[in-house]
Amino acid sequence: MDRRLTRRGRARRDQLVDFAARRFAENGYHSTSVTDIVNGLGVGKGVFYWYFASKDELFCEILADAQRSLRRRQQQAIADEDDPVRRLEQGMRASITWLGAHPHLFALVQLATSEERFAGMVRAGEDVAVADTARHVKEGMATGRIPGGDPFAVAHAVLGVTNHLTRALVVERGEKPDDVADAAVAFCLHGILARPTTP
Amino acid sequence: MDRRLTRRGRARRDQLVDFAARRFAENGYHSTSVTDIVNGLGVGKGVFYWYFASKDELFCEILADAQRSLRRRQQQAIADEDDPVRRLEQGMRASITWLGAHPHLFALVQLATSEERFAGMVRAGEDVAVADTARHVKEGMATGRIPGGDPFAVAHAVLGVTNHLTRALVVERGEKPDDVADAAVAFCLHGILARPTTP
DNA sequence: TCTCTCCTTGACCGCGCGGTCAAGCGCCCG
DNA sequence: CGGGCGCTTGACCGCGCGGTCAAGGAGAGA
Repeated sequence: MDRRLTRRGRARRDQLVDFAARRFAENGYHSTSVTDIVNGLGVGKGVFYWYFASKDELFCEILADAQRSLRRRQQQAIADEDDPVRRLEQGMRASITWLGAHPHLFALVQLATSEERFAGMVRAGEDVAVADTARHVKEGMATGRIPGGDPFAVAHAVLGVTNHLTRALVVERGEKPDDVADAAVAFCLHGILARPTTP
Repeated sequence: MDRRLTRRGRARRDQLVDFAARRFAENGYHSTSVTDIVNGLGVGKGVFYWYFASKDELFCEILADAQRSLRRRQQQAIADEDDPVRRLEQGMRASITWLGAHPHLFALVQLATSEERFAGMVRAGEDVAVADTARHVKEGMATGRIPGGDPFAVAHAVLGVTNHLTRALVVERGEKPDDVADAAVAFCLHGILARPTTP
């Protein structure tokens, strides 16, 4: 849906995107009807279909925006960092901070995973994140900092820790993102048995 | 729904449970209609409501069965193991094997997470698994095998690695459960940086 | 063979969904 | 101050959903 929008139009559109994103995250995709959204905003149904071709399209846009925003945050967090292990760490910290700051978008991604129409987008985004992480791991292996193994398996493990700890501790138990990031990084770098070498 | 069932009745019920579980896992909860299920089995709609009070109830039953089955597998895997670290490892291996052997039930649990009605059940099951794991971690800390930290955070991290690696590598990429279990265990015990001590 | 309970059928119901559209309002620019 | 385009309204549509039910078949026990 492409329209020439005035300032007012852009504001309305943003309002719809924002409100819908929160409703989707709270109630799920199917349980959030277009009628719910427009009623919640106190506008007529036509407004929705003036800005979006379908409920699907709106959801896709929200999802794509969220993925883009998270990735940008990760990229800028590791931009001026040479050491691959430090890049990996900064990437994790950036993810946890971002996901903790936008819990409804985090929930929305989880949601999209179980919706066949959107699962492909999520998986694509995940693959990008894994590829990024795997690059750091490979580099670390090349310089001998990291012992051998499958970089993709390691990258997926890192992703698993990051996502799960953020959801369980930051989102559900309200712990501070920085503390959780410390725990997540320590776990991924040193595992359960080793004591982190405190320089 | 409680009924006196003959052998024939029990067979029909099992057939419904099994077929529905696979459809749910493939197509999602909302996209799998009761009509789909009964048509897929070539029976009338009344058959469904003879055995189940509602679509909800059927889904709950499938989910609860899956959780019970997984937990039993975990318990029997660690039954005669004294060392807490080995218990933790055996629990991970049992989970990965079970999830890999029942990918549709794994998918179904993921599904249930994003469905407000069922999310509570999933979280309860997760809490049980985390509590189990955390007990091993605490014990390991008590005997000095594991350095200090938050046992719950560690347990959640282990769960994150187990679930994510199983999904990404076993289910989606078809890798062998045992190999993935090796990688998962190595990651959790030694992290990225340390080289596993091969005795 | 009769009978009773278990099982099955499929037309039917009401509802709420995503989506449409003719009509009209009001802001902005000329 | 007027015209037109951006925006809004809300009644309406067709559909497919979860769920119901009166009726009838079939198999086991008497």
